[in-house]
Parts: sequence; C-alpha cells; structure tokens
Amino acid sequence: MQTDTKTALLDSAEAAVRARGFDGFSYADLSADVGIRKASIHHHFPTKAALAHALMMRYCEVLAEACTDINAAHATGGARLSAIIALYREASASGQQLCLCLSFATSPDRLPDGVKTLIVGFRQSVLDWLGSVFALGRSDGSIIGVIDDQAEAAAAMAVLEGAQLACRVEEDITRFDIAIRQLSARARPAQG
Amino acid sequence: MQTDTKTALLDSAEAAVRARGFDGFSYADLSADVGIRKASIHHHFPTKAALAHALMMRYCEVLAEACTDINAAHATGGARLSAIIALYREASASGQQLCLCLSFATSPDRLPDGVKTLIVGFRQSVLDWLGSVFALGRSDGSIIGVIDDQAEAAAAMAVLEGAQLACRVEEDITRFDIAIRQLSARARPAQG
DNA sequence: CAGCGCCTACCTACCAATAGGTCTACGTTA
DNA sequence: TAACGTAGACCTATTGGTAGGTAGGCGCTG
Repeated sequence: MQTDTKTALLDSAEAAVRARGFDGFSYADLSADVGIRKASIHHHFPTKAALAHALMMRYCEVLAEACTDINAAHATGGARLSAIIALYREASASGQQLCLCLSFATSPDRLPDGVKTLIVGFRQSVLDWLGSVFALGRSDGSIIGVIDDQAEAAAAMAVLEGAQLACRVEEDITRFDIAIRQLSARARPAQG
Repeated sequence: MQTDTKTALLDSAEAAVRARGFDGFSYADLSADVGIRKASIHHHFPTKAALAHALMMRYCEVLAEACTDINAAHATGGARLSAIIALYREASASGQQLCLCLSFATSPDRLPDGVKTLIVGFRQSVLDWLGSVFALGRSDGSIIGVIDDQAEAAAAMAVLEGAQLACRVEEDITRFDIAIRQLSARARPAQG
C-alpha cells in the first residue's frame, strides 16, 4: 500500500519549503524525493503556485485542528500556552526547519498571489487563538502578569517564531529553549 | 561623483536579500539595478558565494559600530534597549524587509560555506551585547523585572526578529509595534 | 617625457545546467 | 470506454559563470 501520491508530494514540498524556503526547491527535487517523474507532478499541481497554495491551505487546516485539540486537552490558559510552545518546539525539528508560515513570510514578494492572503489569515488565526489563551490565563490565573491580551499574543507569536529562528542556524534546540524560557515560566504548572 | 561600484553592488544585493532572500535575486537583477553588465559583477565578486560573504562581513561591522554608538549615546540599560528596538524597527523599513541575518538564517542549507559561520558569530554578538544591556538595566534599575540576563537577551532577540516577521507580510509597521510593546514598556523612560 | 607593461573596470558573446512548464502517448482501473 | 496517473520527449527562459577583449590610468625606465 503506497501513500497517496498527492499527499506524498505535499509532504515533500512542505519539508523542502520549511528547510530551504520557497525558492530553495524545484520540481526536480520533488521528483527525486517522491519517486515520480517531473512531468507527473504537474498532473497533481499544474503550477508551483498551485502547489504553494495547496500547501498553505493544508497548513491552515492542520493549525485549526491543533488549536481545537489543545483546547480539548487543556482546560487552563497556562496549560494551553505550554502546549503551543511544545508544538512550535516540535515543529522546529531540533532546528532543522521552521514553521511553514514563517518560511513563507520571509519573502512574500516571491510568493504566488493567493498565498499571501492565506498567510495573513493564518497569522491572524494564531494571533486570535493566542489572544483567547491569554484572556483565559488572565481570568483563571494560570498565566502570570497578563494585562493586554492582544499585545501578549503578538509578543508570544514573535517569540515563538524568533525562537525557531534562533535554533535554526546551529541546529541547536537549546537555543529555542533559552529564548522561550521566560514565556514558559509565566505559565503556571498544574492547576493548584 | 558616482558611488563606488562595489559598494553599489553590495547595497543592491543587501536590499535584495533582505526583501526576497538569498535565492530571491540573481546577477541579472543586480545588473539591472546597478547599471552594469552581468559579467562585470564577477569582476568585483567572482561568485555569488563571495558576494554573500562580503555582505555578511560588512553587516557584522555595521552592527559592531551600531552597538558602540548606542553605548556611547545612552548611559542606561533601558535607554540602550529602547535604542536597539528603534534600530530593528527602522531596519524593517516599514515591513518591506528583514534584518540580513534573519533573512540568511531562514535557509542556512542554501548558503555558501563560510557565511553560516559569520551568521553564528553575528547572532552571538547581538546576544552578548543584549546580555550586557540587561545586566546594566538590572543594576541601574532602568529595565523592569530582570532576573536572568542571558534568557532576557535570547528572548529579546527572538521578539525583535519575530516582530520584523510579523510586519513583513502585510507591510504594516504597527504589527511590529504591538509585538514589541511589552518589551518596550519594561525600559524605563528617562532616568528619574 | 616617450614608451612600455601592467592593472582596473568594464564590455560582448558565449556556455552548460536548471528552472517551471507543455504535449502526447500509454497502461490501469472503475 | 472514459478517466486517471504516469512517463518520455521536448520547450523556453533564466541561472551562475567563463572566455576573450578593450579603454583608460599609473608608475617605471630609458
């Protein structure tokens, strides 16, 4: 039973973008990785733009699901914050790659038209969700010192992405941990 | 009096990398921008790798100078922190570009050999300098709530880079301001 | 100070490799 | 038998880079 080819292509492309950027891989690379001829890729994704779009669409869905899962699994704001930190930490793959959105966001001018809109939407989703997490953490006391939910959310997202960058060059996950330490510390451990 | 060609090439290349990434520009682009034939660029920079290297070298020098200048102009940790925030804010050019180091750091695998080392060095310089700023801010009371200088430095750098990313896609500098708000607020205004 | 050699800065004209993409054809399978 | 997934052969534009040459300036020497 082989994996669905379309999914395999998306997986390979996503890994490539997250490791080397949108301009850092080609259909030839994809072809070699997935084991399908270059021309055949065009059957699934007519253009590289279409591929990027599909990539981002899928990423948006995965994010939405992840947030829902975290909400279901954790009741307090602090626990949810810890969970999203763990997610970003895992997503960095020990500093070998970045969040897809981050990778795309660095050079929006090079991106196909529709993708930019998706990125904006993605970022706003993360921001909104983080805002709700801080609001909850403020009201249930599980995150220390919250005043402005929106500013907290924006700062948290910046730190999460910045921490991924910090560990990228040296492929050293401890760089992530140090950068995120202060944010982590503000999430109270298990509900007292 | 025309600008030195070599400098003009470096300027153009730096802007290109910061706006579109290392894979996002070509010698042809450079040629059109500077007004010199493509082949002539090779006279100044034999390979694209050499260009990247020169770019990063210059950036390291500029950073060192900037830190020295800030130290000279501002006596307190809080004032120095505010100054570096302003520097990163300005460097984003209202969300049209990123810090060169950030742009390079996103896809280290695509970079020529020596450059990676320079980036690591650059980042460590920023980290060290920020560490000294927080240490000063802690001892002179000009930055609120500092405990761990190193963690503060790592977090601050992450936020600074993350804030640049935040405003990049929408080219909206207010995204930077919101993300950085909390860090800014910790730097006490003029010495009381 | 004329002439020589050399260097810098630039040029035109190429190159092989790779980029993303097209067209047509062939075997499977529903 | 029609649609799907794949492949071969090919295309055009662009990539970073090279070969070879030219014009002008500088310093040395006879």
